[in-house]
Amino acid sequence: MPKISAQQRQARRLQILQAATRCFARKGFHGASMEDIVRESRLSPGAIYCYFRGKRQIVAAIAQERHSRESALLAGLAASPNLAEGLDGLARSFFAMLQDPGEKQRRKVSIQVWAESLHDRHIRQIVERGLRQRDPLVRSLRDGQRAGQLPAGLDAESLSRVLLALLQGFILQQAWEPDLDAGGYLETVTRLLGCVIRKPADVL
Amino acid sequence: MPKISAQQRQARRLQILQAATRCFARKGFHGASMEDIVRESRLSPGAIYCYFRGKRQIVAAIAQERHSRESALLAGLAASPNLAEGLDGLARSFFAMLQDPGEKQRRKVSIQVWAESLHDRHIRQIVERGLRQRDPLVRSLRDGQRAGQLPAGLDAESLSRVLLALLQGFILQQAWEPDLDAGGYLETVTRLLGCVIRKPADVL
Amino acid sequence: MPKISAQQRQARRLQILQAATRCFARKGFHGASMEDIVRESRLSPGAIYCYFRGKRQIVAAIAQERHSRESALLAGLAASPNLAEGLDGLARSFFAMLQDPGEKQRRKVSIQVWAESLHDRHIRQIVERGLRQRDPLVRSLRDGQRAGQLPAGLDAESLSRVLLALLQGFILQQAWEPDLDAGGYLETVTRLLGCVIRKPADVL
Amino acid sequence: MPKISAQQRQARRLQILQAATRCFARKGFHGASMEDIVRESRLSPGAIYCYFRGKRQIVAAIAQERHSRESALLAGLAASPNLAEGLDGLARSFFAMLQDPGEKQRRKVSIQVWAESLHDRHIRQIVERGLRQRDPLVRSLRDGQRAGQLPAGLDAESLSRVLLALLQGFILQQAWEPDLDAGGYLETVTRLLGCVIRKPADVL
DNA sequence: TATGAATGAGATTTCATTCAT
DNA sequence: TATGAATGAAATCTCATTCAT
Repeated sequence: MPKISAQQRQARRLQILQAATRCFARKGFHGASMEDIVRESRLSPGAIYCYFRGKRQIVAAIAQERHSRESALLAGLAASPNLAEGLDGLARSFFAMLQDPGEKQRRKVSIQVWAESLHDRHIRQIVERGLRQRDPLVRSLRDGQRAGQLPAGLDAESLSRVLLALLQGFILQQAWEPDLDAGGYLETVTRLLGCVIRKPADVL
Repeated sequence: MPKISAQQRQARRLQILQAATRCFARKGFHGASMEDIVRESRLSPGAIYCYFRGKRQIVAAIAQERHSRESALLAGLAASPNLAEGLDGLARSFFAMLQDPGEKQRRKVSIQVWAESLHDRHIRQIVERGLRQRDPLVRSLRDGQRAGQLPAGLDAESLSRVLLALLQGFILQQAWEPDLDAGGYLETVTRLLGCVIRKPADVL
Repeated sequence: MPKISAQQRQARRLQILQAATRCFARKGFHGASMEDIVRESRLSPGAIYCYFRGKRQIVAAIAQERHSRESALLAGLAASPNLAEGLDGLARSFFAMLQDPGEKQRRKVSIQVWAESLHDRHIRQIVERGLRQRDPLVRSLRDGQRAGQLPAGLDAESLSRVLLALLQGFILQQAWEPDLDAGGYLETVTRLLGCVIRKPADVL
Repeated sequence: MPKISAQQRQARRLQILQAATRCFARKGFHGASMEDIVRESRLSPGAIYCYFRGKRQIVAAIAQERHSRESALLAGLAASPNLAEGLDGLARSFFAMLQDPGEKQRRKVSIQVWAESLHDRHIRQIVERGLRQRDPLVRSLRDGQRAGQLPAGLDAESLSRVLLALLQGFILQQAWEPDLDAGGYLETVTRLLGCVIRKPADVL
């Protein structure tokens, strides 16, 4: 018989995660102290420890949330019936992401998750789970090859890595230069990929 | 009047930076303590402070060295007389990098530099200086367009970002999966770019 | 106007004290947290504060209960019409104590009360009240001397301390070694005291 | 090549342990904070952690030192050629202990070690090592029995416990009442034991 | 220059207690 | 009375840095 509802509890959790995200974006995982998060969340130290075992758990929760979101982008590409449409979908997701006001901060946090994953086991596992989203993408590309939408000579594995790199590189560059020309980037990517991807219509 | 020669001094500096790189690769900038670096370098705390103002300066020196190296890759591409050859040069540099035994650690450090640059002014400046290496690349691409090696419709700015992203994404993925198929990646990238880049011979 | 009967209130108090005793025996006064006691008592923090001002009051209440029990042992010795019988009574009380299933835990708590009394005023007062039970014992011993049951040369004050020490030392040793030979200990004590205590019959 | 000699290091260690002993005697293991010890030792927090891993290690070191001292008392009794002389030796050690100005505090600490040993594994081991000093005492008593200095009917094991209890009880009572009549206590104990112990001369 | 013991600000976390419900 | 989420003071410990030698 909890005093607060599961919904309220979830809201508090979110409140903490959002405050932490702001702090981490501003100062980094290590530069931001628990006290910073306490201040930013307008809670007390104790309250935060009611929701998270410690700072690492907060970082992990944020890493989780980050990679869920990014996996979703790739998953969308993989789930699409044909590659050309999938890329369009990716484009749309991209722009949706750009319009989200909090996304700027979250991108910074993503990059820190990458760095942290290199020496923190727990974070590493979370990131690896995200990376496994590349598998369905590879399968999807192979399907595309069989359907003649993609040249048979291309290595699907490597192509999936290229696509992922294009996403990762963009996240990185936009963190440094928030005003970069996202539309141009996307168009260029589309054009490059257009050389190798044939629309279903073209195949017929 | 230095008690030791400039050469000796330089050697000590390098000894510290190499020890620090190993520590940072293993535990991250924040996870590695000065004590770790002291132990790894087989020096004393005081000695290290004779060569660096503090931990941040060590991080900065390493960031500097990192970005010098990465800029060199891009610079090579930019400096090349024609794009196709430049890409080949990039490929060769890539493999040279892979063969360097210490590079595995350094790649991890690079990613941490990216993360650190998001909230550390000093590191940020170093990274930005590195990013400016994209400018000659853009000019080089525009030259290529004028020479007809590249379709006029392509946005050189965006293409340069794509090339950079392909480099960054590769560094990241290789940090997570050291045994990924670098050759396949490079081939796929070459093939994609081959669609838009015409060799000088073809132009004639 | 209490909402629950005095009887119910007393029962709740006991429930808390018993839970606290278990916790304290297991982890010590300081190692056991209020949360431990809350869990063990199956109540809520708030509920406990309805019955006790705070943790210190719980400790004090337990100390009180402890010293009441131990004083009773000495008091029994003092109250006895002659020393020999009194010692027999003490023996019986000893064994009664040993059979009590919860006593093992309580002995541990007693020792912690001793430690706590050394720097906590409140606990100290409780312990001192218990120590005053030695006074009637001294009087009883002096009566025994006058009655010829005890050599006149013995210092009653010191003998009372010896008797108390034998009790305290036993509690301590049994806390460390629960299976020590209590019967043997008692017999040896009796034999030693037998040298100086004459039974009334012998006096006549 | 340490900057300070082993002797200086030992001195610092002692400085910390003495400061800690004063704090612990005053406020108890848990009531005394590291800050208290820092202040009392006139060192810095960091300096203390150069010598001890943490507070528990300080407590353990003090427990060790305590039990070494107490074991020595028993060991002296055991090592003595005959029991009567051994008891005299114990008496002398007792008084030596009483004259030591710092001993008052240390006795308080001993009692806290007893309490702590009931739930701290490490401290428990230290105390148990101390308790094993009873073994040589038992052997010594059995030797005494064979030599006719002690009645054969007495249980040496139990008698050793009685002797230990007399020591423990005295420590406890003197912690509460520093001015108790130690001489009287000792005389009474000697008299009681005199009933069962025959001097070698008497045996002849 | 080099040493390494020492510094002390500051970080994370705990937990006795409170109070709105 | 009872609940339990929340409080916040305080505790332990770390670690970048300093400075007497």
